[in-house]
Amino acid sequence: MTQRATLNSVAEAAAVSRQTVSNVINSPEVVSPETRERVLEAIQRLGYRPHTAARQLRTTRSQIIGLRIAPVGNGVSGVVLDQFLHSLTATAEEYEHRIMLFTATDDESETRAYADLIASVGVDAFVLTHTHHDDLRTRWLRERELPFVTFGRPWGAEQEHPWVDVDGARGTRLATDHLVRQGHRRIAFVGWPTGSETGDDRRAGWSAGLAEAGIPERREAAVFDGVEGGRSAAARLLDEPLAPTAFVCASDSLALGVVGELRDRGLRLGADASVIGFDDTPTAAVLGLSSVAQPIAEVAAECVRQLRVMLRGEPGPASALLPPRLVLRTT
Amino acid sequence: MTQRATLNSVAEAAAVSRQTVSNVINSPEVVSPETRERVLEAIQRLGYRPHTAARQLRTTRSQIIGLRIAPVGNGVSGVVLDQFLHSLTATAEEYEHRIMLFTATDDESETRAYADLIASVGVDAFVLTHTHHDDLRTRWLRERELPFVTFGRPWGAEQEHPWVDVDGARGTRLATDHLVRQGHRRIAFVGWPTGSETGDDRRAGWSAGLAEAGIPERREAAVFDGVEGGRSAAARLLDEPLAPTAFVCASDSLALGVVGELRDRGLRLGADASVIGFDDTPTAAVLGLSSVAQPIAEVAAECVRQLRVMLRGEPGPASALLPPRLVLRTT
DNA sequence: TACGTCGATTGGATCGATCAAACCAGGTCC
DNA sequence: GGACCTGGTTTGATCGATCCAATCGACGTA
Repeated sequence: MTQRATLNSVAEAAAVSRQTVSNVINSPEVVSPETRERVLEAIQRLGYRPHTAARQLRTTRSQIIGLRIAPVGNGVSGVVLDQFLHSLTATAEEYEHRIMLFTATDDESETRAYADLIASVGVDAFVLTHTHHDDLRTRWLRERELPFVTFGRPWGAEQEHPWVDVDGARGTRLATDHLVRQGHRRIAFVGWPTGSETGDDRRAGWSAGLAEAGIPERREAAVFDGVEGGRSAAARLLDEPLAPTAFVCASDSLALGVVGELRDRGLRLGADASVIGFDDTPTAAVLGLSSVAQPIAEVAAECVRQLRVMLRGEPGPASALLPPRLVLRTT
Repeated sequence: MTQRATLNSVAEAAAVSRQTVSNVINSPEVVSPETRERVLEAIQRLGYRPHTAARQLRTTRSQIIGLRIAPVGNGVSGVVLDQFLHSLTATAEEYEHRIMLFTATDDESETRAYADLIASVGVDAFVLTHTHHDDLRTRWLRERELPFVTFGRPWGAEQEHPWVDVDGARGTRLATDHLVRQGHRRIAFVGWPTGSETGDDRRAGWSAGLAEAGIPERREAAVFDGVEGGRSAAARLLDEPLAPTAFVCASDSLALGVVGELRDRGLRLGADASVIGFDDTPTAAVLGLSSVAQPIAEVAAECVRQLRVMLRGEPGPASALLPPRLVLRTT
């Protein structure tokens, strides 16, 4: 460990030029098998690892992917992003890419952070989360033709760019279908006020499920995310004549509120009423709540795949809408 | 944006040599005020940002801090690390440092990752979490005299190194004292089996609190972490004669289990029994559970401070044991 | 006048890699 | 025999910064 192994020291050890060593690493096919073998042996023996900073200086490629880490929201669904972070790091590592974190307070400061990271660190690409209507960030990145993927669809539709997302409607549809199969007919939806793209999407799946089952009624409540919201929504719905027997919720937080209200009224989960949440958070898991799980590892893998396609300079890769799955816990 | 601004282009624009520009950035005091002003203006105008890879190549300093991102555990306390991650990134940014993530499956693979990151990326320092008895990683890093801090004390005590931690005993002590002031006398502790350093520490605070209050009995249960564990622990304790009226728990998961069991027995939280968890997770927040909160932002800031001291080459900085605070929710 | 000092600035070498072009057998083709 | 490939390898220049030694002009001093 006395001295770092460099291309030169390896070259000397293998009695070839540094360029040949470089070739062994970057385009092995141009090197004759015998020398290649000898060089590889030297690399092994000296424990040589290419120095990314030096490489970057010449190639202008850092192999670094930037990701903004969002402040931990008050909800319990923050874990989803945490899982995403882990999966993304793991997948990126398989391809010798690294994840670098940064913070930002809003869209505009985030674009400033992009500029900074590109100029100073030379970040190759970005992964964005929390896409929303009229997203400043995607516009900014597109204008500069910088590679990026979003975890979340380009909701405005005026923007075209590679993305990966989970089919929320399909998730609530799965939940609704399951409840229908269990014999439920009065299935309510507890969601957010219209206007939130993700929320509207999730509502659509429930609505379509009921339509398919030939159920005309639409019992629903729109509240802000949180346990209290879920609780009051449930209270309102349960007070109506012919109260619902099942609840499909747009989030685990809402579902927790519903469960709380049910419990307070002496209704047993599973026996008297069913509740299905969204995101399959650890909280849902520990409380035995059924929930729709997003395939986070697959989302991360797909993000990395798309970035790699773009970094190779190939045309815009196909975006992906992945199916969630239903995790059943209470019977 | 046609061409990247470099030291040379700035130098040309300001009609000085590149070294002078470099001096303006790195040791402004050696440059005369007039030229400094002129150079700063040129930097501003061209939007120059030093290229870290080039700098690193010469200085062998990358300004990058490595952090292993742990797979999301099954518990709800994973968020604590998530918060830590955010705070760490934010604090590091203030000092022009960056956080780079990596994964590892165990101590040994983590040390391999260190070696890799140092050789290829040239990471300056590491932040470790989840320290434990006989920690391979800290030994490995110390042997090579690499800068690092741990979030967590060096439990074995055979190891000496900079660390930051939260005083768990003080946290449970706060909780216990609060319950005593509320008039409780039968205060149980729900924790983990002995042998877990963190767990033993948290138990100690509770025990000391009771001693101070002159309460001899030690009602307690040791179970594995999780809601089920908390529930069964509560059941056992409540079945004994003279059941406890309050519970201090080693984690929010355990506390949630206790709350569940209380509810099942028709006992009202606050009125009939009090429960205090640990970690102040969002789950605790949404369910209205009191909990001991770790000062995560301060921990992160202290980690960065210590690393900076070490990177300046100064002798080992003083480690810090930070006090948690009690977050009261149910009355 | 010559010389040493000192603050401010400059020029060349260097970090470790890749790029681009040159080089060098040995063989093919007319 | 000379021109032309071709696969394998080497050499010199370069990316953008910092290190280090040298230079320069102004000034005080013998």
